[in-house]
Amino acid sequence: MKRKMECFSSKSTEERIREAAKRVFLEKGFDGATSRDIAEAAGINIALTNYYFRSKEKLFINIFEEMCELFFKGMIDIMNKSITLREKIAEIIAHDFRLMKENPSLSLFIMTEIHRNPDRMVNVLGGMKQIHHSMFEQQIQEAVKRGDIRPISAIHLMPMMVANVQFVFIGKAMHMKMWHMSEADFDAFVDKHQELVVEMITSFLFEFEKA
Amino acid sequence: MKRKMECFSSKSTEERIREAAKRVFLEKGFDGATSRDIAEAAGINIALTNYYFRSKEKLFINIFEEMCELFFKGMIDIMNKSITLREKIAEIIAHDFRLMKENPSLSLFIMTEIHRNPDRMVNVLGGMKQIHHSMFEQQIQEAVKRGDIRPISAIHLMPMMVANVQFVFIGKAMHMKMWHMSEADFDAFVDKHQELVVEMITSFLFEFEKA
DNA sequence: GTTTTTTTTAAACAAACGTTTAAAACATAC
DNA sequence: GTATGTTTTAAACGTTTGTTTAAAAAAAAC
Repeated sequence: MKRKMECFSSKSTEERIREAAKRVFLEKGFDGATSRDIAEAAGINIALTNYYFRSKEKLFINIFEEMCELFFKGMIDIMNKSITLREKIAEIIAHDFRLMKENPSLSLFIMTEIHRNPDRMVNVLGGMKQIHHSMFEQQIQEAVKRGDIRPISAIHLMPMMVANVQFVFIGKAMHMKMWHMSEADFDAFVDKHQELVVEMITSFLFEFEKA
Repeated sequence: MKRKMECFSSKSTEERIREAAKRVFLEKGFDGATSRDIAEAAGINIALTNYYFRSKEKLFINIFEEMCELFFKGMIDIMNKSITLREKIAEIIAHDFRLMKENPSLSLFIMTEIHRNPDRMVNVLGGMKQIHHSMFEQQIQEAVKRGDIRPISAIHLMPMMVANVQFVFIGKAMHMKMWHMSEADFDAFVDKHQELVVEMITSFLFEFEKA
């Protein structure tokens, strides 16, 4: 008999490697992380990373795609909900802040790794059909036609929303150094900033001089 | 006689290494760039990088600090100008867009390297005194007191301005893949986006319901 | 309890890394 | 010219890299 059942230690070891790899890759990136870093973080022998995941590259892709799903999935789900545009925008911003608070280095990780190797994203893009985008776009254009919101397209609205959320975390290390913040200071700053961002985006969209 | 004059080939070689290192480091980051990458990009022998710059680390710091100056200097200069807040904000956004158009990977580079090693920024921070920030902050609070702008502090206004500019370039590779953009498409997108960002920030600041 | 399969280990592998060396090539001084 | 100092080179240095191996340990099957 070949494939045995997923017994305790096996399942646990593979997951321990994944969790360690997640931490190390998010912190140091693909180039900065070594197999030995990950093995040490997981508390296992170096050879086990390749025993379970063939290569550093394959282990990275495994983690990278999970991080892409974490990064995109929640937002896409909200975009596909049957709620008003106003609710949708509020939910998207709130969701992104929550996601970034829980995973402060996620955005910088995604941006860096896609920049270094854009083709890695192709597989991920296949999984999340862009049809969803055009449905969101359709809802926006209907609202524009009704005069509910300022004329704008999804391709501009989306980066506007996420930029104001994610940039704060992408530049977290810089901000903290510049303004001499502690972690607690930064958390308080983020909470206050969230209020301002929500106000800015919604007032920009919904309170405008109609032509 | 020890130190000779900065003759032709010497000056040119050192500068060729710097220019090559700039390109390679900006594209691949410190961890992803190798000494041989840089030597090849400069068209020189590997040993020359260490002959002129002692080590990869020292060469990187040399480039990193130049990039930090490019990143911060122009913005700080505008913040210290004796112009109205409205002019200042317009100039800051315009300057940042111009800077990013000319150096599309600058922001991601700065963010990544500060994240990986925040202490590298300490030397840079010394050079650009934070006193400037508090002068900008003072101008803002005076405008707030006069009721010219919405109540806000520099610590929130600054990331709001740069986030909407820089995030577009930080996520350039992602955006282009997501929306199937060519370089020309991206340039057109940026120009349109700039108009919207200026409108959003200024209307948020200057057109508000007074309490 | 013995055999067979799966998991883990220590040790080694070749390749790539940053760096150094020692000599060649070049330029300047005398 | 020769001598002296500077720049460039090819080759090698010792480490660290990702990966593999072969044997030990553990678990499962019989």
